[in-house]
Amino acid sequence: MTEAPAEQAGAKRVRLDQRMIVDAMLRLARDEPHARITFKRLGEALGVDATAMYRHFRNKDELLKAALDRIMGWATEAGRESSGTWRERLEVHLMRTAELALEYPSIGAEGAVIDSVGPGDTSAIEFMLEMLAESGLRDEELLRAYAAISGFSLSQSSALANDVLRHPDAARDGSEPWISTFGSINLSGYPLVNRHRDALLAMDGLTVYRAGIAAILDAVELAASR
Amino acid sequence: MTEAPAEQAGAKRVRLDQRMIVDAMLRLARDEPHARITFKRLGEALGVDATAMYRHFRNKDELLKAALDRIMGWATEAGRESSGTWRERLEVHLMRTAELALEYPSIGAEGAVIDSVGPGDTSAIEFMLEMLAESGLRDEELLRAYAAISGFSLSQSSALANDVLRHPDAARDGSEPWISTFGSINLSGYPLVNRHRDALLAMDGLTVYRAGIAAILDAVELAASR
DNA sequence: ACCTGAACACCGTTCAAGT
DNA sequence: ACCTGAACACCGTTCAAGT
Repeated sequence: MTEAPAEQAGAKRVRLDQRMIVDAMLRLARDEPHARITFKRLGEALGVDATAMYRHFRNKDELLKAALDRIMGWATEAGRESSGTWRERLEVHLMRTAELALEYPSIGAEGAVIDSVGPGDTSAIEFMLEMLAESGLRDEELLRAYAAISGFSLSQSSALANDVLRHPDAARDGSEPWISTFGSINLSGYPLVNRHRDALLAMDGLTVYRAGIAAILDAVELAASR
Repeated sequence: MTEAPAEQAGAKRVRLDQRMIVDAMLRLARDEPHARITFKRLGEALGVDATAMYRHFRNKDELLKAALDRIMGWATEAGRESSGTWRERLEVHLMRTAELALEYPSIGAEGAVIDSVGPGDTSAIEFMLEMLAESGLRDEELLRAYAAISGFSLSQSSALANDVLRHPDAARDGSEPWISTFGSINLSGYPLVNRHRDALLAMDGLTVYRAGIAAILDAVELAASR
C-alpha cells in the first residue's frame, strides 16, 4: 500500500540505535495489527536494509524482548499512577497489560513465549509483589499468588493478541468470541454445552480475561483473610 | 539424522487419510519435541510428498486443529475415568491437559491460538461444565468459572509447551524455570524482587500452572459456598 | 564502525502434470 | 481420485563487500 517511507528524506545514511528500532517496531505493531513484523517491513519503515538490525540485536527474539519490556513498563506505570486499594491498583495494571497486548498484537503475542527480564518486566514483578504484600500475604503464599496472577495475565494476554494477529478482520478491543463456533458438532451428546450454547458463543476474550483475574484475586483475598 | 523412513517399505503408493496424517503428526510432535512440525518432515515420516496433505486438510491450521482436538479428548478421558470430588476430578483433567501439552509441544503450543471445536474440545467443555455444576454453581457464575478455568488452562499449557519447543535443551516435565534470569538488572531498585530473588528463580512452569489452578478452584469453592 | 546486498536454507501453499 | 514435483512468495540469518 504505502510507498517505502524513508523517515528522513534527506538523510543518505540512517543512523540507527536500539531505541529507534524498538520505537519503529512498536509503531509497526500498532499500525499493522494483523501482520507479524518482519525485518523487511521494519527496514522499510526505518529507511534501512532488512539486515541492518543485526548490528544492534543478536536476533529477532532479542528485539521482541526489548519491545515487550517496553510494554510491560507502560503497564506498570499505569498501575503505579493509579490509586485505591491494592486490589484496584493491581486490576488497573492487569487490565492495562491486556489492553496493550491487544493494541500491539504482534508484540503482545510473544508475552507467553519470551521472558523479557528487562527493567520493564522487573518493575512489573516488583509492583505485583508490592500490591500482594499489601494484601497481607507473605512468603510462599505471596509467591504462589504472584505466580498465579502473572502466569494468567501474560499467557492469556498473549492468547488475546494472537487472536487479533491471526484474524484479519478481528476487532482489537478484546471483543472477539472466545469460542467462535461449534461447527458441525451435534450438541445433543453434550447436554450442558447445548443448554449454555448461546451464552458460551457470546463470551468474548476480555470477559474470559476478567473472569480469570477476578477469580484469582478472590482467592488472594480469601487467603489473606485467614 | 534418520534416513527418510517410508513406513511400509513395499508400498509403491501410500494411501493417506486424515487419521493417518494426524497420527503421524502426533508421533512426530512427541518424538521431536524441540522442533516445529513441517510438511516436509511429516511427508518424510509418512513416505509421501510434502504437499500430499493438502488433499486431506485445507491448510496447516486445520491439521493442527485436528491434532489438538485429539489431545483435548485424551485429557477429558483422564478426567472422566477419575473418581473423587468434583474438584479432584477437575484437577485430574487440568493436570492431564498440561502434561499432554508438554508431551506434544508443537501441538500444545497452539492451544492458545486455535480453538479446535471438534468432539474432543467439546467433550472437554462438557466435562468442565459438569464438574462445576456439581460444585453448585449455576448460570452466569458457572460460565464465569468455566471461562476462568479454561482460559487459564489452555493459555498457560500453551506457554509451557512453547517453552519446551523453543529451547533445545529444555526439560519436558514442566520443570523449566518460569523466570530464567534477571540478567544484568541491578535489583537494588527492586527491593521485593531482590528479597525473593532465589525463590522467584526456583519457581518452575508447572508450579505456576498449579498455583493458578488452585487459586481459581479456591475461588469457585468460595462462590459455591455462598 | 556500521550499512548494503547477495546468498542460503528454509517455510507454507498453488497448480499443472502424472498415474 | 489422489499423489508428485516444480514453482512461488516469502521468512530469518550469515557474510563478504562497500563506505
